[in-house]
Amino acid sequence: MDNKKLADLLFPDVVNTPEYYEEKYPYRKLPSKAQVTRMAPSPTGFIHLGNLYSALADERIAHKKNGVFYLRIEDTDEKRKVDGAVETIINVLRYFNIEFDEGAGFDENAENNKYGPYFQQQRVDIYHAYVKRLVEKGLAYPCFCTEEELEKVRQKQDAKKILTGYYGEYATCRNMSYEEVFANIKAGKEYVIRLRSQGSPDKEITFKDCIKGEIKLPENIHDIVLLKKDGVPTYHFAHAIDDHLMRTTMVIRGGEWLASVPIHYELFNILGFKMPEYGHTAHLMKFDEETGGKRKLSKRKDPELSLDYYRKDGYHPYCMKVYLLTLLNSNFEEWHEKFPDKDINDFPFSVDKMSQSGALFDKDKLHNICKNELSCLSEYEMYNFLHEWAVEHEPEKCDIWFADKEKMLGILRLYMGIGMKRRRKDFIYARQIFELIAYFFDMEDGQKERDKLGNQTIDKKTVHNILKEYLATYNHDDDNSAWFNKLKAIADKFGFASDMKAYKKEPEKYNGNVSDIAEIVRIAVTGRANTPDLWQIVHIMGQEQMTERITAAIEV
RNA sequence: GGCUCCAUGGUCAAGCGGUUAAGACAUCGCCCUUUCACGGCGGUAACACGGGUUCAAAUCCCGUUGGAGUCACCA
Repeated sequence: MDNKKLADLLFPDVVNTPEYYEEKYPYRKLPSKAQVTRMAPSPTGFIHLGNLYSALADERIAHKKNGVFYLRIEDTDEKRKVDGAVETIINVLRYFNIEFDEGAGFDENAENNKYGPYFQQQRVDIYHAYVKRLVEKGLAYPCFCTEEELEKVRQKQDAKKILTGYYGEYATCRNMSYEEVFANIKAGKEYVIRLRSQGSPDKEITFKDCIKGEIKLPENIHDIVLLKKDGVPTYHFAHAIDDHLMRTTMVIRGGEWLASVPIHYELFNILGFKMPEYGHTAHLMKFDEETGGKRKLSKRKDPELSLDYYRKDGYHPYCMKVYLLTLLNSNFEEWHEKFPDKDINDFPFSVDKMSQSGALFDKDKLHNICKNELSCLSEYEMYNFLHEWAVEHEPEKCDIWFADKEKMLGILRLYMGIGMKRRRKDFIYARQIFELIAYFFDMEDGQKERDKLGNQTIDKKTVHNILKEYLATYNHDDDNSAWFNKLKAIADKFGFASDMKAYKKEPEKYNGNVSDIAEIVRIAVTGRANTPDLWQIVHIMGQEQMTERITAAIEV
């Protein structure tokens, strides 16, 4: 059959040739080892930790050697599109300090937008030019099979226990004559364009994955769909065209794509493109309670792993980045500990240090990292971070919390251990921080704990007497040690050990020790068993508030 | 089911033919500490199983088992 004639019938409107595009998007002039990477999400508006994980890898690889990291939007599936998704993606990544060099979201005429458009919907002319060429060469053809017909074939193949799919003798539209095609089109039948696969079932391809190493896979034999019935390309075809024309050098993507490398291999091959390097990442996993095993993070089942979740609770983006980096490159953690003052972007990120199997997401580890990283901030950095978070996520309480700047700074200094020999590590994320210090602002806060006083080892009456004694002897002008000496005096009076060493020697001789006295006062004042130095707390909140709290505890 | 990848403590992981099998998180204990933390020291805890190859195997090969991914006009 006359392929040229067929191509013209199918694509009468194509004006530009592949050569035109090759020239329009020349090879990038970059330093010798620079890589061009990309993030290519579909605009569903949902980004989870896995996406960030992978985007961070791409970004590091590109920026490590002055390469390019760009954003392309894979909006070829109408059904999944969500409005505003692109803005969300850019904002979220920006929040985590990951910046693109070019791509979607940049001004169309900007210097760094030479390889656009970056929305696949806007690239259909390009795809068509290349498909037309393939049809001319007899490497692609129209297929009029309906979904029902395909489903029937699939069932038949299933029953015979042979490979399912559109290939070989099952590719019924493969050898349709021009006349038939013409008649079908004339009749208004819908069709897709399929690849005429040149692969052989008993040959295999070998390629080097830069994360997983050498991998052997069978050749592709499927006549996969290149253009869907609406003329929009499938992922596979768009990937080949876009990554070639945008001159991507390294494609880091999820392991779910590994199985389709043979398709991409054939596509790049028949198109005459050089393949980029591939790196297929292991997925972040989650422990599944139901099955008792690991599984891939899923959008459906794990809403708590969406990035919004971390934003809402106010995880500091820097901490998230550090955590992700420790997962991404096994030697990062060691490096970061060795050079705590170096910019984490100076870490020599390397693809081959990336993990082969999926890491279980570990919240304990994340929290530990948060504690450590947050303890390195200054009180002003912390103040700003908390303020920004509160404005957005707790607007009503924000005014109360930040009404008195000096008070807040004082609290932060105290809780962060600023001015002490060593920093404290109480802070994990914004919401947790405000829960920790809520008693400074909310009189009701901690009442539950106060109510419990006297229900444990020490009886209620004793507790109340201790608190009364505390109030009676309290002097707001006492310094820290004078104040503590009074606690000791109370201890002695009630048969508690004021000397820890003596207590340890003969614990049975006492009702308890100063630590117990301090705990009682601590809970009465703050509603918490764990807080920094009580004397300082009392001096931040003031005598009045303290008295009120203790009175409330006694009156229970 | 076919194809592919993976397999070291509870978790993340070093390891590249000879190691007392690192380290981090979690956990437990002790010490420091006038209270809470921080910190310091120490403990418990691992090479999935079975065959080879080798003087020597966590490391190389082959099976088994287990886990994961994928088999669309979704990406």
